[in-house]
Amino acid sequence: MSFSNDKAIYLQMADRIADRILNGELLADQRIPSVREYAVSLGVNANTAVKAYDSLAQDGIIYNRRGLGYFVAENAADRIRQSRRKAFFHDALPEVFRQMRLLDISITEVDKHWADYSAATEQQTNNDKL
Amino acid sequence: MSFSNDKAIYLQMADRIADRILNGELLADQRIPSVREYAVSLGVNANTAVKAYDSLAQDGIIYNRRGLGYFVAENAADRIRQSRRKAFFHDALPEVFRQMRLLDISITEVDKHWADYSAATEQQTNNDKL
Amino acid sequence: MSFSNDKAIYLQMADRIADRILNGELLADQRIPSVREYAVSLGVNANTAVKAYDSLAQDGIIYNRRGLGYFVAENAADRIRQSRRKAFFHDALPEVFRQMRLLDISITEVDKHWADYSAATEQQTNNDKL
Amino acid sequence: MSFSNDKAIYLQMADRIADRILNGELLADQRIPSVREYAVSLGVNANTAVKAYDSLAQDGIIYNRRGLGYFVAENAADRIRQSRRKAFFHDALPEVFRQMRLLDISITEVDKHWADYSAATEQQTNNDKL
DNA sequence: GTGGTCTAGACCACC
DNA sequence: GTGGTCTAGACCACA
Repeated sequence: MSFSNDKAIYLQMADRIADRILNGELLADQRIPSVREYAVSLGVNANTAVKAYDSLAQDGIIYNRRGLGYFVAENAADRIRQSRRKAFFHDALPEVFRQMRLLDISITEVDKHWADYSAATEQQTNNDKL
Repeated sequence: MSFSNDKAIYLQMADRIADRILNGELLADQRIPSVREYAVSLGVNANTAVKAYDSLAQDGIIYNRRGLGYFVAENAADRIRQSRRKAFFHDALPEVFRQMRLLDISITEVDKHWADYSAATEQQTNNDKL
Repeated sequence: MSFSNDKAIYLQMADRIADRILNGELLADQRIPSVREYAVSLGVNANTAVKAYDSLAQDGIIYNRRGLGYFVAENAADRIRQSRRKAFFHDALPEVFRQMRLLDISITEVDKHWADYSAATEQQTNNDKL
Repeated sequence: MSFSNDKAIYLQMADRIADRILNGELLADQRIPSVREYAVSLGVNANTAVKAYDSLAQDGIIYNRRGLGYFVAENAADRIRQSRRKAFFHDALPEVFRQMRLLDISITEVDKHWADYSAATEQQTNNDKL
């Protein structure tokens, strides 16, 4: 699991944390890995991990307890969900629709891909459970 | 018509040219604005326009005729469509689906937004015709 | 027969004239095509053809008789041969040798290609005679 | 070590890097000088060095690690060798042969020059070792 | 420290 | 007129 080139690494790191909060892997008031741990686990400079946690803290998604580390905020999942939904419907979807127009891609084609995706992830989820 | 902050200006300029090729405004072997024209028309430094055309030329979307200017390549529209479709189905759509999963957004909700978007742009197109 | 992009068109035009002098197609004191003829025959701006003839005249390879056109100079072939040989042994060959070193290409391999080339052009020459 | 006039400086800079990769001075995943270092070491503006690295990156010969600098790509040497060999046998050699024909230069004469060149560079290599 | 972008202005060869 | 290159200097985000 590596990083994309077209987005700041620290933002990608923050996104991954947020993802894990969203899908329930990390619960409210649960401690998340220390800056150092997280940095080495991803082969990244410590300053970069600091910046990632900083940005999450700034958004009220995690909070710091001095000497103990960072913890998931009470309403973290809700905050993330809210801001992501806004980004999704405000930015991502309109751009996707614009491309569909330009590229002559029908909504039914997208629906079909969604079905495929759903089936695949469903499968994946089941495998994970075993 | 100005520029977004989260992408290099020269890339946005290139994208606009590509968009105009895709939707048929610019046809194969048609001359596109000179570097300087395009630069001043967008209130940008000439070097920035140079970089935009450079990137398009590198992708085989436009070509240069010495002393005459840049022209749309024969298969430009196809090239663009192909690379964009790949990006769409390979990158954009999977990410959209991933967000839908994380955010509990159903495909029917997306379909509805598409209907709204279609109606709106339909309207727009009709207005343009008047 | 079109033009390469990495050399000025007028120089390529001049080279073609020189080639035809070298291989005996154009003889001393023979008239060469008018600037206009040459320009339209190659689909090129007249000024460009003017520049090509200018550069040849500057090198003493052709001369102008007012109202009559351009003619091949007396010692044109010799001049061309001399300057080309210098360029060949001074510039082209050393660079070729340098690339051979870097690319691990042996002289015997080049010899083989020469044999192929000779056979092919021999054939070509015979066909031309028929 | 300065620059030739008949080729863009940034391309000559790129060529030098490529040469050093070809002859093994720069190995895969090795860091190359920073843009600014390379620029000042050659007495050139930083933007020119940027352009040189840009062109190498576009060809997949070097890659960027954010904040760290440029590194030699895994298969860089092969890529360079392949594209140069193609240029050599496709473009350079045929042109050399054409000139040999026009100028009545025999292959044995070229072979002799190669022997001289080989002896000279051999000598050079030995000197370098001392 | 790294590269990336952008501006302003200049000079050039070419068509 | 066209694009191509180069310089000088600036600001920025990123690691």
